[in-house]
Amino acid sequence: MATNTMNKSEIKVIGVLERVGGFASAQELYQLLQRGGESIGLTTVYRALQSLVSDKIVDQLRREDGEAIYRLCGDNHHHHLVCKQCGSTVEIEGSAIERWTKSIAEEHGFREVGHTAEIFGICPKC
Amino acid sequence: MATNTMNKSEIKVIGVLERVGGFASAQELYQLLQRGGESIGLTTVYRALQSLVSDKIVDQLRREDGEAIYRLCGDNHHHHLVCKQCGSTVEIEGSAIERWTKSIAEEHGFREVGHTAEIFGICPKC
DNA sequence: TTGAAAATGAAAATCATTTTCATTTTCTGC
DNA sequence: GCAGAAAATGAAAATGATTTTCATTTTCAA
Repeated sequence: MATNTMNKSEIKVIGVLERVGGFASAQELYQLLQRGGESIGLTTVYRALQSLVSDKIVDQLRREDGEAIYRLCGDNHHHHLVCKQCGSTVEIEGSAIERWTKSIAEEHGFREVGHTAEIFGICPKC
Repeated sequence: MATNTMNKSEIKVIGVLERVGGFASAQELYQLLQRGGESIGLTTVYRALQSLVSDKIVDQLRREDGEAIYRLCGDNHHHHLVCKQCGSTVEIEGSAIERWTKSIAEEHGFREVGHTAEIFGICPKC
């Protein structure tokens, strides 16, 4: 196996995804790379992401507005409780959801399963 | 309640969604309406869909390529198990999530709580 | 009937993403 | 090293869904 050579751009993109530690869009990753002083073009970011996705190193899904977001596969992620009013967020543990996801997916024969979940409401201060 | 007046365009869009009986994109719905001899503009189709979505009469989600797809809502709040490859979706029951959401929110003193959750993976066929 | 508000849709604008294409970098065999 | 092929790069143009603009038409209540 290991047919895949990893080029410089792909390594840069993986690096920034590690720093982010969760989902980010191509545009966001591009900006972060720029700010970090990396010399890399937007086109190349897109190409690196495509290639990483098809090598199953990166997970791709869609935000509600249709923008694609990416994260390293196998990142164990957390969830957020977000205030609709002031935007403050609380990180929450999600093992319950984790189990729920797994059992539902199994039940329907799905593989390579991931999920998104977010709770929103109005926080005590607001 | 029932603040919502339904205008002609929205009725046309609901009509075509009924005929389709599943998911369709705005562009597809527009084409179907045209072919059905309806006089309606693309802009108006988009506007009608927006309004139906925010009235919770229509469900909106995203195809793998980011295009928005719509269908008439079932009346019960559900979640989706979506295939990353072919886009096929399974409606799933979410009472477990419902309870999880409620308890987390309570724990942190949040009010007016809602949530989003979606499971994605690769379906048995793909 | 009339004037205000809502609805309409063609055309322009937006914005993420992809494609094109000319240039630069990397790799391979000599 | 060295030439030449192959891969990578990125700026600019193209694409395509969706939204906005804005002038016109329709609806509706007084």
